[in-house]
Amino acid sequence: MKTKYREFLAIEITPELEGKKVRIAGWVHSVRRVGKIAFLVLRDFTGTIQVTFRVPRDADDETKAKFKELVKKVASLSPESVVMVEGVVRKDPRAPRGVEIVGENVEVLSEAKSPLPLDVAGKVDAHIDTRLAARPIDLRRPESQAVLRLVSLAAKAIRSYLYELNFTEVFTPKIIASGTEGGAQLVPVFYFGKDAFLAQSPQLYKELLTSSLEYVFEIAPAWRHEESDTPYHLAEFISVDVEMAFADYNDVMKVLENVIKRVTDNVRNEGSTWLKILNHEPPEVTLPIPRISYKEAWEIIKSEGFDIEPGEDFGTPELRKLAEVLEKEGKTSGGFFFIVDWPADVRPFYTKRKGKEIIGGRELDLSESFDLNWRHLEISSGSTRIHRREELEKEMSLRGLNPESFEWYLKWYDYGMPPHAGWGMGLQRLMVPIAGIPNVRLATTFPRDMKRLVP
RNA sequence: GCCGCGGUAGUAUAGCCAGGCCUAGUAUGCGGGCCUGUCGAGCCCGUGACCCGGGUUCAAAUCCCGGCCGCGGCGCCA
Repeated sequence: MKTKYREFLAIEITPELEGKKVRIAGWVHSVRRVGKIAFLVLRDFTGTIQVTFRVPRDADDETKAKFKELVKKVASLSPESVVMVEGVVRKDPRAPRGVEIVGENVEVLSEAKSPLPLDVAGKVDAHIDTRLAARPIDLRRPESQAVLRLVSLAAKAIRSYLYELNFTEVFTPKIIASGTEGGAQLVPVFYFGKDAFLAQSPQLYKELLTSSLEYVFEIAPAWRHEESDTPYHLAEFISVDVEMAFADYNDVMKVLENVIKRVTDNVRNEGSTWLKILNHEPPEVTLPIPRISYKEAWEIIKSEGFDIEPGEDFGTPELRKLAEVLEKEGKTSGGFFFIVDWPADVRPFYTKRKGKEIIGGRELDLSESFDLNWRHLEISSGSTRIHRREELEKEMSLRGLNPESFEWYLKWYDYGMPPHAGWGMGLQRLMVPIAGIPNVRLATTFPRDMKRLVP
């Protein structure tokens, strides 16, 4: 798109434009001066283009003097300054992309101070802490930008698939009166003099919406004030939530595995430029993604020598080992696998029960629930939900929650709530295998964690 | 919250265990110089740092104590 400041983007400068006078704008990626020539590499969000400034050999003295000044001016530009450049496109095999712009004029729109907080041109790697502290500038680095590009492509793939299935994208309130689930710590806010909280999940609202829009999804932030200081936790993360009327957990697992498939395929197709920069290939996902029951998983973990009680949730070392065993036996799809039928006790109150089973010599109440893991990392979890009020109240009481404080939610179960099921997925966690990043913060524009509130 | 490791120029690192040879090395950056095709340009000159406080010692970047900060692991969770 042509704007006041530029007629072309860096990537659009091609040999076919030979001889055309163009105006472009962007950042000073680098300047190299070789004798009387100055090479300016200009960068925008599409890439880089070299602009060459030189004194023409066969020109009059006045022109020569003008260009001599220009070369000097270009050579003195500080890296990351914002400039607008005018010049003529020239096909030249000596130029990095076989084409360059012979510069005729430079206007500095914004001068960058020196030194920079980190090396944008990327000769010296910075630590993640340095990068996040200087995130606006870190994101100018192609590697950093590539990750956010892939996040965007992933979100696009999720949306397009769910729209195809007739899901409605919804937006639920993010300021709420009470917690939806036990456990996770809520982030308090002041709300017109009342105590309120930031939503830790759209769970209850998306469930209520299945009684009208039926198939709904949301991609939005969620907040958890947990004491979780790891590469996989954020105080504010992007949650992909799906909820479906007249469906059970097997139905929504199918939706989920197709979402994963669509994301990996779409990222591979449309994101090759960014994957190449990151030197990464997303996992090859074939459907169906293998399912393993909690019982089977528990038995594998137990047989690997872990001291674990029947009905206990799995810890990270246990999940690492389980994933290792399953991968060795080819029982994952590109590292993805489902663990289904969890003990009801370790799942939230709205999870539908499934009957009893003997595990490790103990009789346990199971539930119609699942986790989707990529190796040891929990990417998503979901379940068939309870759609009867009495059962919900019972489950709340069992978990020490007071049904009265959920009356605003429960009362609508008296007026025709369909059977439904759904899941929630951490978008940044999904990006760990998709973009090959070691830390979910890198898939976040400006991450919020226990220690970071700015930038 | 617990455990482990760490904090040296703008960035990334060497030095620390075995205190003195550190006037703290290197890369990159930055300032200047040479060079009319660089493309991680090259060469020359210059520039800039031991997290904070206390202690041990003739002597501390180095050893000890406390604090602050960071990274990783665990727990908890998406």
